[in-house]
Amino acid sequence: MTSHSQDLPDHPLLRGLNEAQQRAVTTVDGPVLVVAGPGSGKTRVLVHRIAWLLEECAVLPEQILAVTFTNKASREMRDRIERLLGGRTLSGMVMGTFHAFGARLLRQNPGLVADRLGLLPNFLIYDDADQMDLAKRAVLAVGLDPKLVAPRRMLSRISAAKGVLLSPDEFAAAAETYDDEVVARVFREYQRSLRKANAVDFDDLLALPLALFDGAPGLLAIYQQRFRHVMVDEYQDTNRVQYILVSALAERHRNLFVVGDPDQSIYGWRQADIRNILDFGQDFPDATRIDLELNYRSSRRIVETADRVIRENTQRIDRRLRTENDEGAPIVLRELADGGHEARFVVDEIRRLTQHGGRSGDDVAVMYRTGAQSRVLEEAFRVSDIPYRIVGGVRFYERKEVKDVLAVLRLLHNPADEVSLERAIGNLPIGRGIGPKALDAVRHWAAATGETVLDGFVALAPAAASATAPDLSGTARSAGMKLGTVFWKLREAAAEKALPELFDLVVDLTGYAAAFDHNDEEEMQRWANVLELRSDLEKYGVLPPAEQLPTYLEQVALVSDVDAMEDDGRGRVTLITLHSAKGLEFPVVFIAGVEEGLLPINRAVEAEWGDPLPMEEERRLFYVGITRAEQLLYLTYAAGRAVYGRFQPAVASRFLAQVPEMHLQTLGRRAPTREGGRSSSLADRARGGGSPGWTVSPAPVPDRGEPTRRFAAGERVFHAKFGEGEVVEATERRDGDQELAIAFQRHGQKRLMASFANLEPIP
DNA sequence: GAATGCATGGTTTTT
DNA sequence: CCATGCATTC
Repeated sequence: MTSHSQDLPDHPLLRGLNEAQQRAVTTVDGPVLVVAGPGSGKTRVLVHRIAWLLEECAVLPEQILAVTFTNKASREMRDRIERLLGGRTLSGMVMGTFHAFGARLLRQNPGLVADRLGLLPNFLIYDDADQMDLAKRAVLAVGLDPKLVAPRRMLSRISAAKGVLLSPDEFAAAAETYDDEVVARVFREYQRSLRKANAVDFDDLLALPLALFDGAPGLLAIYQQRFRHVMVDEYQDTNRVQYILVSALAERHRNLFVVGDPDQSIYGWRQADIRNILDFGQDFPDATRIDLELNYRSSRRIVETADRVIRENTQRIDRRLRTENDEGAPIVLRELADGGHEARFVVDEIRRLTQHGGRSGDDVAVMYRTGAQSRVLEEAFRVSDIPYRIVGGVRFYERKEVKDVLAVLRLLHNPADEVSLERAIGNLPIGRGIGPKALDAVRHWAAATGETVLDGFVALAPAAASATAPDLSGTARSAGMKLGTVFWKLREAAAEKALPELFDLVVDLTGYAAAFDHNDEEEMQRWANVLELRSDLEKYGVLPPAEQLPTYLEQVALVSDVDAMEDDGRGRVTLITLHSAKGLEFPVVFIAGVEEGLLPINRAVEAEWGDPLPMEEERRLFYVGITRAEQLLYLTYAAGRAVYGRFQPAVASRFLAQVPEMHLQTLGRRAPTREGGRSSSLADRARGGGSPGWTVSPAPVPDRGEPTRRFAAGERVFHAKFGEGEVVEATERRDGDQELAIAFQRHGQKRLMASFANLEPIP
C-alpha cells in the first residue's frame, strides 16, 4: 500500500487537482471506487491517473486496460494523456468500449474461438437491425406469427437472458410461464441461426470472452497477468456480465479502479445493474472509496437545481453536489402550445443567443427524451438559417441504401451471412427474379453439400465451373446464374482491388448505381449517402489489403453516433437524446418536452405503482440533462403534442416541481387554448395560486369534492407508493393545504403535500 | 414475380 | 404521421 500524495504534493501531474482528485490519481494499489458527481473532473482524474501510472509507477502501456462508455471518450482520453506526457508512446494500451474489447479479444484468439465457440475468424457483428431480422425469422421458423409474438420483445428478452449469461437451454429449463417457453423456443432458434450465419450479436461480445475463459483457463491467466491495472469509466452503467468480465481480468493484480455516478445510471433497460456500483464495497471489502463532489462545470443555480431534483430519489447514496462557481443566470422555463411552437421557440432563442448573445451554435445543445421529438425540432432548424446536427436519429449505417451496399460487402467477407444475402436479393436489381421458391431450392443444395447459400448461387455461374449446382430451371435459373456470376466476379475483385474500387464494382455490377433516378431529389440524396460510404472506405487504404474490409466492417458495427460526432468548426447546434448526451457538456442546454408522458416517459408513469424504479431512472435522466449545462439552461414543455399524428394534451412534468423557484425565470404567457378556464397546466395553476412559481407537485389532480384530512406530527400514515411512514413535520400553508415531512420505513424521508399525497391514517 | 395501393400498428432510451 | 406488410392486379 503506497500513497504518493503525501510524498509528492507538488508533482506536475497533480498540480491543479483538488485533494480528492489527487487521492484518486495516486491511490494505485487495490480496488478503488470513485463516486464522481457530474462535472467533478472524473475524466481529468482518469487521464492523470494513467499518466501517473506510466510516469511514476513504472507501469507499461500494455499493462493498462481502460474501458470507456463510448469510443469517443476513449479517443479523447488517449489524446489527453498523450498531450500530458508529451508524445510518449501509448501503443499497447488497451482502451475502448466493453464491446470493442470483447471483439478484440475474440479476434486475437481465432484458433480457440473456432475450437470452443465454433466461430470462424471472419465472423460478423450483427447490429440492431440485423438482430431484428434474425429474431423475426426465428419467430417464423418456430411456427409463430411475428404479429402476435413481437420480434422486438423477443429480442429484449433474449438480450436480458444473455445479460445474465443464460444459454437457450438454461433459459428453457428455467421457464415458468407459457410466454417464457415461447421465448425459449425463439431464443434457441435465434442463437442457432446466428451461429449458422457465422455471426455474433452485441451481447455475445461480452459473454463469449467469458465462455472462452471458462474453456481455456490458461488464456484468462495470460490476460490477468498482463493487465496490472484495470479501469472502468461510467461504472454505474455496466451490467452483470461486464462486472464479471472486469472482476475476472483484475483478479490477479487486484488493481481495479472504477469511476461512476449512481445518480447518472440511465441504462437499466439494457440490464445495467446499479448494484455493481452500490455494492462495490461489499464485492471488494478492501476497496478505497473516493468521492468527487465539487462541480467545476455548472453555475450554482444549475448545480443546486440538479441536486434538488435528484434528492427525490430513494435508491441512492446520500450525498450533496456542490460548487464554488458563480450563481449564474436563472433557469428559463417556458410553456408552449405544441411541439411546433416549442421547436420555434428553441430556434428563435438560439438565434438571439448567437446573433446578440455572443454565443456560437456549437455552444448549444437541444436535448430530448425520445428520438421522435427530433423530427419537429429538425423541421424548425431546417427552415431557419441555423446550422445543426442530429446525433442519433436514423444512423448513417442504418440507412437503407447504405445497408444495401454494406450487405454485399459483408457477404464478400462472410458468405454465411444469410441476413445480408436476403437483403441483397430483396433490394438490389441483381436479386430480381429470385423469389422464395428459388431461394429454398438453393438452401436445399446448401444443406446437402455443406456449402453456404451464397456459394450455391456462385456454383450456378458458368465461370465457376462447379461440379454440382442447385436444381433450378427457367427464369429462376437464369436469375440465379446472373447473381452467382456477379458474386464470382466480385470475389475475384475483392482479392486484388482496394476498397473504393471494390465499392465501384459492387454498385455497378449489382445494378444498384443505375437504379437511382437522377431527376428525383430524394433519390439523389440517397445516392449521395451511398457515395459517402465510398469516401469512408478511402480511409482504409493505409491498411494491408487483407485487413481493409474486415477492419471496416468491424468499425461499422461498433461505432456509435456519439463517436462520429465531430466539431467541424461550422458552429452547428447539437440535437441529441438525453441518453446520448451523457458524458457531454455544453455552455447552453435546452431540454425540450419536459412533460408527463415524455419525461417521465409514459411507461414509467404506468409502472410506478408496482415498481418505482423506472420513475427514478427517468428522474436520473432529467438530472443528466440538467447537469450537461454549464451556464444557461432552458426547460420547455408543450400544452399538447402530436402523437402518431394525433394531437394529445400534455401536462408539465412532475420533475419541474423540484426546480427551486428562486432559480427560475418563467417566460411568456401560455399560448391560448380552447379548453376555456379550467386547465390542469402547471403554469396556470401557479398563476392562479397567486404566486409566480412552482410550489406544488403537479402530477395528480386533487379531487376537489373531498375535504382534505389534516395531519399532525407523530401520526402514522400509509402512502400507496412509499408504504408506511410517520409524519415528522406538518406545516400549514396559506392556501389551506399542509406540507408534510414524512419518514417512510422503506423509502426514507419525503416531503409531500397533504392534498396530493392521498394518505391513509393508520390507527 | 413485380408494381401498386390499402391497412395497420408503432415511439423510450443504444453498444 | 410514417414505415412496413399484405392483398390485388398485371
